[in-house]
Amino acid sequence: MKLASWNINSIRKRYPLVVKWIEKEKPDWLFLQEIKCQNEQFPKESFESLGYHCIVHGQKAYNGVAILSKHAYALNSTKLPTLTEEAEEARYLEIESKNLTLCNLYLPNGNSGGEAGLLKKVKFCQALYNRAKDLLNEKQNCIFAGDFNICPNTMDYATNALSLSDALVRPEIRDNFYKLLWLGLTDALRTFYPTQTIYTFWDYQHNAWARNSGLRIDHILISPRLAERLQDVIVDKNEREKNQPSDHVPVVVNF
DNA sequence: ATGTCGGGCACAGCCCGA
Repeated sequence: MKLASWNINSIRKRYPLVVKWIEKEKPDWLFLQEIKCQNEQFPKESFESLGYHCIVHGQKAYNGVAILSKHAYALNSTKLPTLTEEAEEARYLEIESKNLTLCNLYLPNGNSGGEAGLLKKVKFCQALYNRAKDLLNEKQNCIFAGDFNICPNTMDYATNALSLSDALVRPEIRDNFYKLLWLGLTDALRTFYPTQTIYTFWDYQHNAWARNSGLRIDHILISPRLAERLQDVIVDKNEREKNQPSDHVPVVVNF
């Protein structure tokens, strides 16, 4: 099985790149974040003609998540069960497919809106923790993947790419990532590359790609029995070289 | 180095968010 996650920064702008990527990689599931459109604006036909179901949770202008699935599925939820506030922001999508619970997420960045903006991120993290805890207690095979907007470790961001007060690296934000690991989830990429410098995002500004001034903020966390069956994890940096690319690249897991 | 993008609004550049 192959599952991938990609913050696409507008699906309307980027769907030709996604179609090409799918034709090459043929994932069983592709999680998309920042589709930046309403459900009816999502280019479903492009993917349905390749044999994929499109499960879309969008909104106008910002955020928005979708899952492309090669397999039959059941929709579980378009929001985290314990997240009451911010339910109007399209940042979460959960399905069942092939006896897996697949959770696609796009965390708030946390750098805009002052204290309230940071609190929104913390609340999302807490609701994510609650959901992971429930699924793991049920012994359910599950995958939490998406744009976490968290650099877990110092090795996960380039020198000077972020200030120490940035919401992507603040200790109280990072803690939330570790809490998910302590629950029993595995950071798939780090099982194969424990100390390597690997980024999934390079800002459009300041020549970040050319200088390799990147961040690792897109993650795939998997439950224990799936971790035993991991085959490899790939970050497809080639996509950042394309014309008019997203600022994120796909992260791919095989198991 | 606010020197990049994408979308909204509304039809030209600003504004917001990342």
